[in-house]
Amino acid sequence: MPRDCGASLLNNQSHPMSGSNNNSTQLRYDRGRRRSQVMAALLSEVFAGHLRPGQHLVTQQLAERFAVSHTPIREALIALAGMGVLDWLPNRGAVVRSVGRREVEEICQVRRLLECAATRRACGGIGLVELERLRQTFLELQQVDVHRLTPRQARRFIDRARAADNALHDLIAASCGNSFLAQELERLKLLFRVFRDVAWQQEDARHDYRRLATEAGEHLAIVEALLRNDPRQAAQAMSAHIRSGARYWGRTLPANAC
Amino acid sequence: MPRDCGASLLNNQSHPMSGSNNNSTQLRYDRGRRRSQVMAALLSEVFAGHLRPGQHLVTQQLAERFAVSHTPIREALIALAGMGVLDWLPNRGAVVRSVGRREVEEICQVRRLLECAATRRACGGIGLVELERLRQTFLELQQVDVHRLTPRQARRFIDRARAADNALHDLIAASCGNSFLAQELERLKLLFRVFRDVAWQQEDARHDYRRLATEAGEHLAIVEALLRNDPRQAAQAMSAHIRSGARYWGRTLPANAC
DNA sequence: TCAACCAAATTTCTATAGAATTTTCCGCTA
DNA sequence: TAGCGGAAAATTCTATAGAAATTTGGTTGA
Repeated sequence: MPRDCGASLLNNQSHPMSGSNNNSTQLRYDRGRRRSQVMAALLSEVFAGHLRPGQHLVTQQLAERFAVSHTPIREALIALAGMGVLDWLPNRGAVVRSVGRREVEEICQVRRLLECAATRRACGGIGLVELERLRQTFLELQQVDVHRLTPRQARRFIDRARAADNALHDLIAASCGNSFLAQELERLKLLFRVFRDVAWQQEDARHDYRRLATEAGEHLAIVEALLRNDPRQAAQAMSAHIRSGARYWGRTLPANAC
Repeated sequence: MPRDCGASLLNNQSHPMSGSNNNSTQLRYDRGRRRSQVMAALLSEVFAGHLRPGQHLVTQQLAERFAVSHTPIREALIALAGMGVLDWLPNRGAVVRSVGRREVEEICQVRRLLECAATRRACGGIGLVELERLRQTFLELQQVDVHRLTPRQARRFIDRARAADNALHDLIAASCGNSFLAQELERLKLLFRVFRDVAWQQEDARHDYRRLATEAGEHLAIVEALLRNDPRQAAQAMSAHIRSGARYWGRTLPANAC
């Protein structure tokens, strides 16, 4: 049984994230969803820089840290390797790949290709009611005065922005008429949501919410082009949005790790 | 021990591929590479239509068929789900997704986007010596009289065509200056190689090698545009090549399964 | 007849042990 | 000192058992 809470403290010294609280209480793993929970946890650690590029991930150590057996850990590593976050070497385990400015730039280029194509194809095929509702939301978000926010308001602001961001990109993916493309975008989006959440967490720590307002404006431009049924402009706006995100994330990440 | 050769015969009735020969002799799984071998085998069965869309894959049955434990089978299924070939339902296992004309068309659209971008970026960055060598190869392949081939010559023809195809696409991916894009292409290529190998196997059975010659011509156009340092033409030729492949594979596959 | 429900069978999921492989480290030799 | 085995340690990989979840099939009651 790896659930020995006493010994796990000993291991915490090599784990920069978890402070004094015990892992097994911190995360409650549902049976059948351990893999994806471990994946999400590892993913954000990689992007937050707590797991360094080139670092060798040992299943037994991770198993103790997460208080599960090494079987679901292994499965999570395999899935992450499939997503390109890790390299997998047969008989030699998983190695963290570099995620610095260069990598963000590269991922954004690919995402821009796919997301612009999806936007172009989705144009005209999305319900006007939903688009109008999103337009209202982005208008409101854009007009929030980010310099006068109580912590409670800031929290709510971040949550609404995150939800609206997800909704728009999901809507486009679902309406692009190509389910394989939608699925590829879904995978990339998982990467980007981790980027975004790590970045916004930092913003929240610095009480700097300008990026959120900027993003609302960019989203608004996309929605309005979609409402005008203008594929060219919509794709253009999406392209600008992703470029903007690339620049921003490029700044928040370490210059070039490894 | 699932290696009971006697009982596995009983199970063969539900396995359309393996004839009278025993699985455990048919495939020798290297330790540490069982997962990828099982993946490749399952992948080609899906594309060949032996595993039907919607079909529920039971790990224990596959374990017996492949004469390995269910652990690497499970890992293979997880990896295939990550590639989008299967759906994975927590606590409920893997379900084969539909791979009919529609899906091939969709995958080809995505591949065309990525591969054309890679071609444009790779243009000018590939060694002229290697390109010239490939040009020679494709010229020779194009000029083969596909109607007068002994079985031995046909086998060699297919092998050379496959090698040259791999070489060109790998070269472009490696030279596009975006390692994430290269990695995405690598993943798609795994899908396409299975398409291709399944299709060529059928061609081989029908002694019809026209597609191979056509493809050599398409590849030649790409290489020549790359040699002329003409990104626009190169991407155009790549686009035509993938469209052509899409049409061809669309014909060889069942109309729309499921 | 049909829905609800329970028990049995099936299947997934996880932990664990041990085999195979890789890595590390130490003594030895040139 | 540098290079070369070779044993020991660490790690991955696979098989297997049993727990948890789902599916199935039949039975009861309205």
